[in-house]
Amino acid sequence: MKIATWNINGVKARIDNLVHWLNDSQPDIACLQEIKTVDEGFPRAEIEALGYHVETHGQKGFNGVAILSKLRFDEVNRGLPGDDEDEQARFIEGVFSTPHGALRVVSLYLPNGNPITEDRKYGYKLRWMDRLHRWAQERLELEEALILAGDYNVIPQPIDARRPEDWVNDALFQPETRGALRKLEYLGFTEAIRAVTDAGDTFTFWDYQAGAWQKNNGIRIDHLLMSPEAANRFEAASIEKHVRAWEKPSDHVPAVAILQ
DNA sequence: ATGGTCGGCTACCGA
Repeated sequence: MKIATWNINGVKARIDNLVHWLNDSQPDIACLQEIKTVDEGFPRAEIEALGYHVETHGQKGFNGVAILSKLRFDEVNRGLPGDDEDEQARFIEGVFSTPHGALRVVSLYLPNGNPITEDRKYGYKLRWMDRLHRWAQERLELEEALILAGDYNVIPQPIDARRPEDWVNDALFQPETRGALRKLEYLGFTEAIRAVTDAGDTFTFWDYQAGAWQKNNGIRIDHLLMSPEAANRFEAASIEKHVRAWEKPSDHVPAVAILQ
């Protein structure tokens, strides 16, 4: 069972890349972020033609998440609970039946949070992380295989940046931000990429600007958090870095976990 | 070196 997460930075601009990648990589479940379209604008037919079920939680112009799955959805939930005023489309959950039992998968797009001086940005990010913590605590009580996959907009440690000194004033690398991710993980999650290497140079994002890709000036901000029951089924993880070198790439690349 | 590049959408915002 191959589960991938990929911030595609606009599904309409990335449809050729997305189709190519699905054919090439053959994920069973793909979590997408920043689809940047309303649900009606998602190129559903092209994806369904490849044998995927499609569930989206879209928004006009920015944000928006989706789950593509070769397995039928038993259940779908849209939006992170905990704030009825929050209109931003950043969270979708799908539940699947597998030979090894239920599998619950979330595609999340955690707020960027910059600049850190603005409460509507950085405060929103920290409050969103607190809501995610509360939601995850509740879900873990089910004792199911659960994967929280997505663009967390969090650099967990200095080795997760080529140039950590560039990020000291950035919302992605604040002590409070990193502490909130650590607190979430300490509920009992195992991050798939970190589980296979702690050697660094496992970046998932390279900025379009200033030749970041050419200089390998990247960061690791796309993560797959596995519940104990999912971690028990964990076999392998990888980053599909070659996708960043394609024509008209997203600034993120897919990160993948293989479960039994 | 205080720049630079994208996507979505039409005057800028978000990243």
